[in-house]
Amino acid sequence: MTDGVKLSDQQYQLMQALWHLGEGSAKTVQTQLSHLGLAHTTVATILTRLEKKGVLISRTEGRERIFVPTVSEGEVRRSMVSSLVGTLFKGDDRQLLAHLVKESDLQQNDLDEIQKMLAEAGND
Amino acid sequence: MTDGVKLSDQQYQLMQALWHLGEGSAKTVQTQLSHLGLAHTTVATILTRLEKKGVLISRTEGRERIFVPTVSEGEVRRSMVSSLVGTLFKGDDRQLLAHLVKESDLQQNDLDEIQKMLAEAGND
DNA sequence: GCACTCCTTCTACAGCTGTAGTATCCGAAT
DNA sequence: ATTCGGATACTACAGCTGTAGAAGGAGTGC
Repeated sequence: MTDGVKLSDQQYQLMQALWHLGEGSAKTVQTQLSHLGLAHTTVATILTRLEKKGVLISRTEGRERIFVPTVSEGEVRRSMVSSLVGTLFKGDDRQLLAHLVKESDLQQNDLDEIQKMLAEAGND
Repeated sequence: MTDGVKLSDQQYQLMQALWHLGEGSAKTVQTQLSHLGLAHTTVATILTRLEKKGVLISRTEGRERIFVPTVSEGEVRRSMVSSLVGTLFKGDDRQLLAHLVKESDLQQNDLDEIQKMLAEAGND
C-alpha cells in the first residue's frame, strides 16, 4: 500500500537505529545514536510519537519499554521516495531517474553498474 | 551550493505556480491553483512565509504585491532530492538509483530510454 | 523494608505549517 | 472629497516536530 508513511530526518534516524537493532528500549536507541547528542527523554518522546503514528509498537518488559518497528525500512523508503516523486515529478519515477542521471556526478563505472542493473530488471 | 532549500508539498505547489508564471501576485497564484481550493489569504500567508524563507522576493506595484522566485525549480529539486538521499541513502545517489530500478514498475521502453540517457551522460 | 537508581511518562515551550478571518489601506470612480 | 472594491497585512489557532526538565514508578541492594 501507499499508506504514506512520512518521517522527518530525526524520526528516520531513530527508526533506523531500531531497524538495525531489531528492537530496543529508549535507552538502547539513545546509546546507539549518541553521536546525535539527544537527551534520552527526547528519544523517548520521539519514540512515543512514532508509536502514535503507527510505525512501531511497544511492549513493557520489567521496567523497560521495548520498541519494535512495524514497518520495514524498505516500505518507508518506498513511500518517502514516491511521496517526493509525487511532489517534484508528478509521480513519474522516470523523471527522478532522469534527474539523477543528469545531476549526479556519476562515474563511468557507476554507469556500467547501473546499466547492468537495468538489464537485469528488464529480464523479470 | 547545497543551501538546503526544503519546501513542503504545499509550498512547492505555490512555487511551481510562480515558476510557471515567472512572477505573480497572490491573487494570480491563487487563481492558478484554484483546484486546491485555498483561500486567497492562505496563499498570501504562504507566499509571505516563503519570502521570509528567502526563496522569493516581492516588489510592490501599485496596490499589488508581485512575487518573484529567487531560486529555480531545478535548484529546489536538486536540494530536496539530495536531502532525501542524505536521509535515506547516506547521501549515495546510486543507492537511490538502485532503489528506483528495483521498485519502479519500469517498462522495457522506459529502460531503453534511460539506458540511452546513461549512454549520453557517459559521453560528457 | 527503605533508600537509590534507572527508566518512563507528563508537561512544556518554541518554531514551522496549514488554514483562514478580520482589519486596514489605497486607488478609482463618481 | 467620499465612498467602494479589491489587495494586503495582522492575528489566530490547531497540529506536528525538536528538545528536554521534572515527576513518578519499580526493581535492587542493603
